[in-house]
Amino acid sequence: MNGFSDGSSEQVTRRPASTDVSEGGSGLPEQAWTLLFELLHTHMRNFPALAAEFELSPVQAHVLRQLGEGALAMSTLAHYLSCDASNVTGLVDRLEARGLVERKSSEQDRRVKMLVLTEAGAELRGRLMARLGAPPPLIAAMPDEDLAALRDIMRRALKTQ
Amino acid sequence: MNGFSDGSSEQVTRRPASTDVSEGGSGLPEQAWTLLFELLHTHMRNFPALAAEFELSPVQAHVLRQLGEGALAMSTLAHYLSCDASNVTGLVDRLEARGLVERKSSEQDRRVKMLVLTEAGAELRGRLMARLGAPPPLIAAMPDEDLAALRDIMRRALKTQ
DNA sequence: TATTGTTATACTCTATAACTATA
DNA sequence: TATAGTTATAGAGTATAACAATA
Repeated sequence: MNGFSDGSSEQVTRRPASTDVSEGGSGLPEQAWTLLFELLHTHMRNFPALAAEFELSPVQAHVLRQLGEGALAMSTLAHYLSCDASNVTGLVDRLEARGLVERKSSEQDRRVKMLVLTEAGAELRGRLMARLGAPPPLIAAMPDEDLAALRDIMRRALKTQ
Repeated sequence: MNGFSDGSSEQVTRRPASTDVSEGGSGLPEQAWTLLFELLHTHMRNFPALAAEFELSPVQAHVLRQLGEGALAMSTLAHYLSCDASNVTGLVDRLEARGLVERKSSEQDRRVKMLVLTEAGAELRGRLMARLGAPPPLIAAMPDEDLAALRDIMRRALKTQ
């Protein structure tokens, strides 16, 4: 019993062992989400290896992703990463030691340290983002009709969020 | 320059700072993927907190997810997690200490140890899977028409994979 | 007083290398 | 010899608590 197959006895295609959130969820949202869930966890599983292509840990990859739009206070980064501020110190220490980011004291509030990418950091981030943006096989193999529909659906969903 | 905005000057709606993989990617797959990417990374960001609801680390949550379908050799689990076998020892030590899983020596090959969920482990896994299967707000808010289309598209994609 | 970032500490996750017990 | 799992070790990610500098 996994507490998730209730309320439906419709037959379900068995997917690889990775998931058994059965597709027979009660409603339409559950059905759609269960299928997306599959794609999503495949991506999560591959993310460390993807980051490693750039000699980054998964968290370091997230940091570089966040650091695209100009300077960011360390506390803001901690909030984005949903982690304690004390972690950001060590995280930034290591990225700074590699010459990818720099700490700059804010002039408005001298407690605050702003993070900016170095040139090397920006270059690496560019390659990382391009890699992240490359559609995985499952997406690349979709017919144009489905891709256009998917794009339009996701546009609407993200807009009304 | 992030190496990703090339080849298109169509106007793009700015989303929250979390991503700047611009939506104007060259082709349909890039456009669709970029939008899915947004949803996906929100989920990844929330995953540790979600696991913590059950007093599990993210990896422990993945282990419980994998351990649904009967016994699993430790080496198989290491493969699923894409990590070294030595990690699985400690990982399983902690889950076993909490009474969630058990090691059982295989009778065919006495080198192999099979992992099985205890009753408590299965119960916890059930609640975890139900939680994971609950559609996030962005999905829950979609109109039925979009949900049905999304479900059908993802069914086709996962089937032809 | 409150906030930003750091340090100290402890635990988990991760990889590598050396070891054991089986095969 | 090769494989499954363990142990030892080291580095990175995480949280909590105590602290310095600044507001």
